[in-house]
Amino acid sequence: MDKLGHEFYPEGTLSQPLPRDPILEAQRNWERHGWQDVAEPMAAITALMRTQQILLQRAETVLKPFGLTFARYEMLALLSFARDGELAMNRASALLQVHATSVTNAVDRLEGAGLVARTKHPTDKRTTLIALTRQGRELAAAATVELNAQVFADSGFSDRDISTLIRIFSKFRREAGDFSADEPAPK
Amino acid sequence: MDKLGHEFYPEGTLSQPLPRDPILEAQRNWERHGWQDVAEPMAAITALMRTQQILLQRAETVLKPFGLTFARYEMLALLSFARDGELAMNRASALLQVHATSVTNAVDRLEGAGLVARTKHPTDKRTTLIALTRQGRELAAAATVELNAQVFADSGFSDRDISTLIRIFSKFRREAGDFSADEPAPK
DNA sequence: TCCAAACCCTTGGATATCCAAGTATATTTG
DNA sequence: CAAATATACTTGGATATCCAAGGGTTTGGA
Repeated sequence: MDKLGHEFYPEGTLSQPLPRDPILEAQRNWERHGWQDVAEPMAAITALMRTQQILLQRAETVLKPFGLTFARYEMLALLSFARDGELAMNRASALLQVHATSVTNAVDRLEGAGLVARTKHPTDKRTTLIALTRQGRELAAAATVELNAQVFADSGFSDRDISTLIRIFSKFRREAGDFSADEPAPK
Repeated sequence: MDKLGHEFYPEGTLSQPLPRDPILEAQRNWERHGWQDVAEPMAAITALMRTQQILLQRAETVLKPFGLTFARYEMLALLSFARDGELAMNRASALLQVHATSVTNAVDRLEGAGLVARTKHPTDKRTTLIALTRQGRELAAAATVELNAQVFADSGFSDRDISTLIRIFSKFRREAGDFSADEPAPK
């Protein structure tokens, strides 16, 4: 579609690079309109959202050949680390930080693909357990290898920036109520 | 719904804080499985995605009383800074970094709400211009006041961290091909 | 004990995003 | 100048997310 673009900028079907950073322009606009005090937070949050979009698209591109989306991959990865490869759906919802309906949706599709199986909880009839099938475990392992190699190994962030991001987001998420434990002091 | 939760952790219908950080646990799992070299990038990217989700939900909560979503708000804000309050749809697509179909979708709804109007481009018949209505301009201004006060003014990041995030994401996005200009050297 | 409240999962509805493909218009090229 | 290519927007299809509401199960207080 694009004359250039795909070879150089493989993130989606968007056009060539813009001559200016649109988020920096938005920041300047905020400052000009008298909102100096929030111009930088606005820019940081907007840039975060755009960065998330780019990274998500990279992951989806890698996972597509496996027939997986990032949401489904996250579910498989979570299960692959669970004791007995089994997890209650409400537990998955809490750990993945998504709505229960999103878990239902993902499990429906994964089950349809033969990658997970639903089981009844032995004592609590309300609860449904999810377990990886052998096929699901193998696919998760293969997909992880590719994600590691194609997305995480060359993330676009320096090692130093990665440590910084982990620190900043960890603090943010704790204050937002995601979790309550204290982090182990960095060595 | 939750016994506790909403007053203290207003981000969605998720349950109480977890005792442990699930992303840190994932990082430990990666390390245990021999992927030490990508465990930190994985954790940083996963945390970024979760942080984006939290911030997006905060923005949506603030915008809901205005009948706006974040995507529609971004379109209104962009138009409010455009020369003559008018912008070609393909330009909006480039500046907002979303697919043309997403712009069509947003403009359909904004037009239905009387907030923007489509106009024909004077010379290029392929192109459609979008313009704010008076109502749209007023709503954008009011929504911005609330977003500034309720999301950006107390973002959950320190001033220092905000500067750091802007720097890291700016570099990342430039290298990802979002834009090509050099940043003005920080004063 | 027993009934209201809480919890677990699912269904249905709304929105946003992307991709593929189609229509119309402009530009480029032979 | 005409044909091929590129661009602009829309439509249709797929997926993910959330919320609201409903049915079944468990828990806890009167």
